[in-house]
Amino acid sequence: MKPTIYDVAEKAGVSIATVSKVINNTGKIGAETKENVLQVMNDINYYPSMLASAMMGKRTNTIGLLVPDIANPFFAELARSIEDTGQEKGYNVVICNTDNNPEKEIQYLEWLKQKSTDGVVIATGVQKEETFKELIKENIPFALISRNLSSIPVDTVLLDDYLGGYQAGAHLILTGCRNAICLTLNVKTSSEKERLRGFKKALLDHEITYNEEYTISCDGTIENSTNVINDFLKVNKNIDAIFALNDMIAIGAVNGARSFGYNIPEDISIIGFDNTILATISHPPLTSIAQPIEDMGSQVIHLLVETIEGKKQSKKQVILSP
Amino acid sequence: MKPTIYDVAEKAGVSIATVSKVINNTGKIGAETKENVLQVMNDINYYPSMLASAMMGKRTNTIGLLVPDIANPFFAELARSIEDTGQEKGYNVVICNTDNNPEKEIQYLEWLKQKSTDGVVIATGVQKEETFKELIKENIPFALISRNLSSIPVDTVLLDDYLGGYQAGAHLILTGCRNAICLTLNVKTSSEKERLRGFKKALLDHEITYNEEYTISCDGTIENSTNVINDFLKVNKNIDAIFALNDMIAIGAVNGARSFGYNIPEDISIIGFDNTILATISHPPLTSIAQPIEDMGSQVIHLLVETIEGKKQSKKQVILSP
DNA sequence: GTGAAAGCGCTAACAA
DNA sequence: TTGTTAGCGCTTTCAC
Repeated sequence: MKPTIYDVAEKAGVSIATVSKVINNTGKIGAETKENVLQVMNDINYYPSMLASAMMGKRTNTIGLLVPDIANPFFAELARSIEDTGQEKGYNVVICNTDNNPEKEIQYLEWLKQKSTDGVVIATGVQKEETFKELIKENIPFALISRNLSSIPVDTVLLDDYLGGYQAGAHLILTGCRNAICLTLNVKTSSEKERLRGFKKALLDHEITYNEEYTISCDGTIENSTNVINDFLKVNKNIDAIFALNDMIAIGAVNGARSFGYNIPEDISIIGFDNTILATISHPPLTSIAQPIEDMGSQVIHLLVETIEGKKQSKKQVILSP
Repeated sequence: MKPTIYDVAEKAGVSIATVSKVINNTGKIGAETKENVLQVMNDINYYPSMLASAMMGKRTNTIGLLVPDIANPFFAELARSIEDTGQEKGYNVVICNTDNNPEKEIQYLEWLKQKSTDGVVIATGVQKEETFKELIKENIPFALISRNLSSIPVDTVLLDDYLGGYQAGAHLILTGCRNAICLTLNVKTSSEKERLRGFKKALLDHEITYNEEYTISCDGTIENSTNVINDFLKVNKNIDAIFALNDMIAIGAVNGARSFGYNIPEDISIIGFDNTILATISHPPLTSIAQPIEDMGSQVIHLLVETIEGKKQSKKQVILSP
């Protein structure tokens, strides 16, 4: 049987209140008593139950992380940074793969609530505003990363997606491309829309007209994006560039273009977004708009933990540059 | 204030015992009463506190996952599978990045214990046998994945690493290589040793002698493995193959060989291990010994959950083929 | 079928 | 400085 605070108290010949005080370093306790209690705790291999202390209103020191898919390197790298910063600050993180499925999101959120998770980081795509309202109503701290919610003030860490999109467009033009297409996801978050908007603006600024039909979408997997691009190239002959809205589908675009017979970058230029490990290992290296993933992860945790620990009331929005 | 079971009881005009029974579907309750209670729970937006029920001896439905680094695609893909299976069975998973650092492992294990985590999956490398003994002593269910512990019977899901190593060796020989080197990690787990053993056996079976000095190690990062390979090739001229013990360092080996001026696979063959997303996107595609990652993840959870839920006493060892 | 009451392990007044 | 005690929200006998 796992020892309890009573066991410690008994063996140390003190009351449980005293033990509690030495555990939490609160109140006043004599150096000797403290020493003794610590000794006993160590002797009988005691560790406090977080469940019990959480029941008394203390934190669970756990935060939830909602991502579409942890196997996607962008989110894996983000999760790493979030977990690192969390651990520094004493929090554990629970991963929740939502596949951008609203039902799974709701389910996870429900679980996290039941477990009295202290807060949640949301990096997931689709989501009804309803869900956020509810979190706010229930007073559950949460922070968004990589997605925007303009209607309600919430803690947010964002990339300047518009600028990123613009950079992608400008880069492609610089390399001489005139007939670019965009490969996006079926489900578009605010981030994707912004990237697209920036991209179009870049073309516009260089007096290149963008054909709206050149915005094609895929489900986000490498296979699907490969096929989509391959199919598209079959019917549209003079494409000379692809702007893929993330690295995963950029790799798909590379595959698709290659299987179509194009050489990269001779026949067609491809630019990705995120600059994950995928971009760095691809050969030739994939040009990709870099997101400061590590920084983003650590910033959300800082924001979130501050509100969890009540050190700040107002909501902040942090915007980082690509 | 978050509603409690008392609020439900009061509004429904019943006792908390009755409410508890409808929540848990235990005991006997009249259809009408049940209906009514359910209605009230819904009305006031009640959800039970897992903390409180866990305190009464119920499970927390949380399991910990110890990995060296979730940003490494192999572990990310594994985590995805583990989380998926966990969620199917009603468990949340807490990620713990240990960096193979024994101190961090201990720390995480301590946290998980304090939080009454139901069990833990260990995919981390270095670890003292001590740690396992303690888990067993404290009666905490745990399962190992991708690493072996021969001295104590524990639930384990393993790849047949020896066979994988053998296959790698055989493949390299088949493609005509005669001077292969092995790129391993500084910290060697049982898996790595087995892979190496299998590899050497393959060479032996083909009457090729393996030079022990051709086993070089790196810290596991792409950068480091790139450098290590580059440096090694500078002084050892006639190497025609590299067996990298995982995909991460295989990519590094590819980079290193390329930066040295070698063409792949013309000048040198490189074979990896794991067959993660890295291998599939590398160009030309990296040959890699495939681990059935998804299957492995789901199997550990099955093993672990069975012991958590007391459905099995004996420890099982599942060995999958590469 | 339903309810009263005794805890689970801990924290935090309040007393002593 | 230390101890007594009343909960936190829930489950679970055991009566009714």
